[in-house]
Amino acid sequence: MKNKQTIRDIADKLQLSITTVSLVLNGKARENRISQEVIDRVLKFVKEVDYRPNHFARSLRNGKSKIIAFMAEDISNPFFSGIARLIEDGANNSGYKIVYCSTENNAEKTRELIRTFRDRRVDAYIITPTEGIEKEVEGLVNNGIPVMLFDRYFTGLSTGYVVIDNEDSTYNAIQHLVGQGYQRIGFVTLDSRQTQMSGRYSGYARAMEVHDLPEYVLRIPYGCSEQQIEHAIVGFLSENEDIDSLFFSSNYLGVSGLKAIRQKGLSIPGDIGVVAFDDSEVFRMYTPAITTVTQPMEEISTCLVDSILEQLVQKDGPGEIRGKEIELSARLVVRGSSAGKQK
Amino acid sequence: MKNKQTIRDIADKLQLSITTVSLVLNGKARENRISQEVIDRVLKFVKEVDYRPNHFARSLRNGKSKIIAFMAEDISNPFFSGIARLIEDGANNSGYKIVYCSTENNAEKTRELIRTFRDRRVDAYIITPTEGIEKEVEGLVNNGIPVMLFDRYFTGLSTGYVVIDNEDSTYNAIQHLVGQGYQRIGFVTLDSRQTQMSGRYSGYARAMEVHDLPEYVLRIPYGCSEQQIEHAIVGFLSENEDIDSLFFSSNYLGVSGLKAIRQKGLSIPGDIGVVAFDDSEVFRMYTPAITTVTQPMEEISTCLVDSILEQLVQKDGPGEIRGKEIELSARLVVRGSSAGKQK
DNA sequence: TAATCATGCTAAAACGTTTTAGCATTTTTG
DNA sequence: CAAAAATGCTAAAACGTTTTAGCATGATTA
Repeated sequence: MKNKQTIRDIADKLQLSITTVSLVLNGKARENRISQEVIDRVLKFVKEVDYRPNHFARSLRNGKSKIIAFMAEDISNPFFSGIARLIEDGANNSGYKIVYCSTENNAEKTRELIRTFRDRRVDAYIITPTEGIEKEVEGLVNNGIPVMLFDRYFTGLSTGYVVIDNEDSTYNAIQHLVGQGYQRIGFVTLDSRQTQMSGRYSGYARAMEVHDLPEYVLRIPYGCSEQQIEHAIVGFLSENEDIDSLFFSSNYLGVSGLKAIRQKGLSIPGDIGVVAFDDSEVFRMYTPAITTVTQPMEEISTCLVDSILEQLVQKDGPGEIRGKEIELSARLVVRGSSAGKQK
Repeated sequence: MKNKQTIRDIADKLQLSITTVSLVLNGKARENRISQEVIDRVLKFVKEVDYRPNHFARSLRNGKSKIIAFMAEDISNPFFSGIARLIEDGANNSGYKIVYCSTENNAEKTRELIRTFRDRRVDAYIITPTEGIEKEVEGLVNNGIPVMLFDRYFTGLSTGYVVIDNEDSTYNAIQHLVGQGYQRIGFVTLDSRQTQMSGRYSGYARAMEVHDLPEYVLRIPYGCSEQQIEHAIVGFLSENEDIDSLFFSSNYLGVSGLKAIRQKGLSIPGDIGVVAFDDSEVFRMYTPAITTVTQPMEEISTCLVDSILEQLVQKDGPGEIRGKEIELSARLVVRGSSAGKQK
């Protein structure tokens, strides 16, 4: 019942050396002048008895785990679980499995996770990096381990990454609000110096400058609960009663923002216009539907997997590996929530 | 730079045998009469040079991968990604990593996935089983590999599982609708003989019988797109104009159902009452908020991880391992969508 | 005082692969 | 026809652990 077949058993049964069997199984038979007759015999028998090589032995020998680590900020966030779903098949098809983890944007936790992954000789990493783990990521790159960052990246490091043109897409979104007649536009973001957040802020600030409008910015610290976020936004709205629209720089800020708006008794889009970064079912189904800056999830995923797999094969060859640096465009999906102010 | 330390290096530097070092590192020093002095010396040195054992060698020797497979129907479904998030830390804290995959409820794909996981000697499995993989799951159990099923299970197999009392919780939900004055209650479900779906149907059927009300059932085949589901529900409503409320037996059926209701121009809860199985942000934020049968995600996750870890330690000891068979209660969260019919 | 036991450690096998170097043959070459 | 080259395969080392069996040495027992 138990599949206790080893390559030695195969070799014995076929009256061959394990070297020969191994060479055949790894497709290195031809280049090692194994006769076609033997090749066929091995392949046939192996299929017959359904021999499956031991991954541990293989890994021990060649140092490869055939595992890719997917380190998201929070795997239960629809943006990240969506990406997780999309990178899965590509990896599997190339013989890789994916281990996931949630960093919670906590540098200490992330460091520890990278450490345990390195212990297990994980072959490659797809990471939404946290502030403060530059050293660790650099360590990976310096050791020739393929890395792709996404959602944000480290400007100082030459890793591959896939990000969105945060500044332009936010700028466009704000332009849209202005075009709809909104003049007092609040910007709700996380208190973070990470590239994606600073990019989004830049887009907002640029738009405000172009139109000579005042900035209203709320920066929410990391690690706040939903309630705390909602409370902060309610406070923000109370202190700035002239605000006529809000831009939320992430999906969960947007959700809490909608609750806050509801709590204040404001109506969308008449009293207050709304645009959120990242799309989600909630925004599509909300009444009114929420205008969003929608990231191209499929494209992001494809780029991530493709570049990782590419690096993985490069690694076997000579020369440096090099992750692609990709910036994709987000799409403004206009819905009812930014339809214009009450007259 | 590279951590090329092996246990042999440690042994050499300390003038000890690798046996001794290994015993100390595995906490088996005392029982093997290694002196305290040597223990301390090893521990101190190992910490100093930050020696990290090679997982492959260890796994090859003891046959353990320290990996748990999480096989969900679809990792991007908020219910499953929520569970994924919640089981993560428990596993990590015990030294396990989690590989995930999405079965898409496709038996062939699931079989292939289990196969590749077995090749990698994954230590344990948490699975939402697909119809048709009984044999494979049985194979795992028979080989003494810890398995926990969830969301549904195989009645014929003695695996551990964590499920919801689908029948009672659905019965209660329907009772609630009746109590609110709804009389023509439609039941939208998947065309599946899996336990969770048949349980939910039983609850509905029982309630209908108790109240002597007619059944209106729509069974949607697996693998339909969102559009197809929406279309099917629109058709269902058109053919049964007297329906005054709908129960959706999963979250994504519910979402498509809401779209269908909107398309038909019906208003909730006046024209039509709504209850959905599984909670999600969409249902909480919808206008009106949707009444849901809410599963205790934390409890499900804790039960899954705890029972898996328990089996994992039992495996080292003598005797049979045995996964817990757990049925948890779901909570009816009443919201506006079932507030009652128009007079 | 010889036999037994406890103490503290280690040699070596085993886990199952991949890969390097090389050994007989046979074939080609000059 | 001898030397060189090609052919077809294999022995053995290596990867880095864990664990079994056992070896000295000194202490205890009878």
